[in-house]
This record gives sequence, structure tokens and C-alpha cells, in this order.
Amino acid sequence: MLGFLMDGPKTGYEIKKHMEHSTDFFYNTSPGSIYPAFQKLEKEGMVVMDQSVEGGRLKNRYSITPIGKKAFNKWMGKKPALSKIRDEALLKIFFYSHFDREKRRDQMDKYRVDILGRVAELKELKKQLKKVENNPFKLKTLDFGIEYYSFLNEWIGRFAENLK
Amino acid sequence: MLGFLMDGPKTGYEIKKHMEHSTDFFYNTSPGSIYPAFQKLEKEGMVVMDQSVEGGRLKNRYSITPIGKKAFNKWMGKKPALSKIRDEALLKIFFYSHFDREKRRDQMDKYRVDILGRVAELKELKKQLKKVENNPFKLKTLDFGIEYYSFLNEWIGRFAENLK
DNA sequence: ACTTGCATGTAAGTCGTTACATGATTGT
DNA sequence: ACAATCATGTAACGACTTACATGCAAGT
Repeated sequence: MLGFLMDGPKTGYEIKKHMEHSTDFFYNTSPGSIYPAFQKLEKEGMVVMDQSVEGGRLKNRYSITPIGKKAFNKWMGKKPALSKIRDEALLKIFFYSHFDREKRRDQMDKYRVDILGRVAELKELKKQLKKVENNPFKLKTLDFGIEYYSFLNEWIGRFAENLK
Repeated sequence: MLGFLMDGPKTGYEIKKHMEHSTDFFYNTSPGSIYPAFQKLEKEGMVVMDQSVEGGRLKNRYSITPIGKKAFNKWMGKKPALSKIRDEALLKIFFYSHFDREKRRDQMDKYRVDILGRVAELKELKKQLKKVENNPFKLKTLDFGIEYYSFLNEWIGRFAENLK
């Protein structure tokens, strides 16, 4: 959230929209997390709220403070932690010896349909984001998503092939 | 946990060890989760406990019941959900325009050291697992881990290269 | 009239970790 | 003697989701 505020003040709703249009496939957060988080950040002096009415709608728009910027920079400077994969499909494959032989192939094929749907979604998202965003890093992460899900599709494809 | 019990009765400690030697890089669970989970599964009739003393040590060993097997099979039959990537490095890259230009390259290089360490770890794990495990699926998931982290290393490598 | 989107928030519950707490056995 | 490993568990906490609750504005 602090990162998003680095690009300028935003309401919780706006942050949610930004996530949906850029970080959705690797990070997204429900409204039930965003609003309480802003309240907590405000208490800690990381953000300040500006309340206004625009077009008859109440907007609680938050800006990052110097304290918030310091916290953001500290977080940015830390080496990223290696993440686990935590893919449900992998866990199922792990137990495939206890799953009906005839169902394995079908399950993988159906899973691949979803993966390819995600790839198409991300390609469309990139096309849309390109129009409004010229920050190369925000597009780079989308590229990663496209390449990762393509890799996953190919791996599962080869795996399903060997299942025959 | 039900999946692990499909290969035979196990104590919580044994499940933990099995996870460390095979699913660690995509699924692992702390003792603080395993023991309460067994108690819950027992209440639900999914598992039964056999208490014994072996070599002066108390062992609460759990077996899967027909009810548990049914639940496991039902879970196995469901199409796996597409998972999010949730990699901290990706989130940092997303905000790289707000991070010191000179620090970016260094951060990525350090991250890659960890990734390559993980690849080496998984290759060693596979070598060890091959000796005791002839279930092809349990080795296949390890292969995925090796290939995924190699892909990640290459992607980050290309990205870091362009950072110059 | 009705639906979708904008906009904010609370409450309950799930999932999982870390820290704490205990104690025996095995290897050096 | 000491450390590592075996072995089981509880308590506190953190992160996050889903469901609930409200209400206005804009488009069809």
C-alpha cells in the first residue's frame, strides 16, 4: 500500500483498482484488508488522510508521510525472501499414485485450460496497461506473469503427455 | 496430511520429516499446525490414533479411515485452483522506480544467489530421495521445483542485465 | 425500475507461523 | 557433559478472506 501511495495519494478503492489492473496475478487484497490497514498505517504516522466529497461521494484519500517513505525504503532495501511455490496442482501430482489413472490426464488438461486463460488475460491486461502506464517496471512484472504461466503450461503439457 | 497417510500410518513428527524431504519447496507445515490438525481430523473421523511407546518414546501414530480416504479422493478429484505467484521480489521490482538506481542490480544479484542455492538444494534432495523413493510422481514434483527456480534465475538474470 | 459501479467499513472465521513449554534418547 | 534429534503439544499473534452492512451515482 505504501508503494502505491509513492505514485500519489489514493483512496482504498483506488488502490484496489490499481491492484486489479497490475499486480492481481501476484498480489491482491480484499477491501476487508485495505481499509483496516489504512487505519493502522495512519495510527503509526505512515500516512495521512484527506477527507473530501467528490461527485456526491465520500473519499478518504491517503498520502504517504516522510515516516511512511522511510518504512517503504527500508522494506525495499531488504533482500527479497525466496518464496514457496504453493501450487495446488503440484500437491495433487505429488499424490497422483493414489488417484485414478484414467482421471489424471483429464484433470491436467482442464487445469491447462485455466492456465492458458490466465496467459490470455495477462496479455490483454498488458495491452491495456501499456496505454496508461509508461513505467517500465510495472510492465516488466506483467511480462513475468505471462512467461511464468506459459512455462507452467508447457511443463504441465509435457507431464500430461507422459501420463499416457 | 491425509495424502501422506495414504502411504501408511504416521506420527506428526514423521509427516513433518516427509514434508522436509519432498514437498518442502511448495508445501511445508510447522508442528504447531500439524498436531492440532490431527486432533481435528480425529474428531471428524478422518483418522484414528494408535498410541505406543517405541524406544522409550511416546508415539501417536495416525491412520487414515474410510471416511478420510473418501475426503482425500474428493479433494484429489477437484480441479486444482490457479495459484498466485506471491513472490516478494516481483513486488519490489514493481516499485523499482522508487528505489535507488544503484541498489537495484545489487539486490537482484543477491537474490539470484539464493535462487541458485535453492536449485542446488533441490538437486541434492532429488539425489537423496531417489534412493528411498521409487514413486515417479514424488520425484516429478521435485523436477518441477528445479525447473521453476532455474527459470526464475534466468528471468531475473536477464532482468538484472537490462538494469545496467 | 434496475443493475452496475463507486465507496467505505465491520465481524467472524480460516489458516498458518512463532514462541513457548516439556522431556527423553542418541551420538560425540 | 553437551548437543542434536526425537517427540508432542499450547498460546499468542498475524495475515487475510468472506460475508455482512450501508448508501449514492450513472447508465440502460
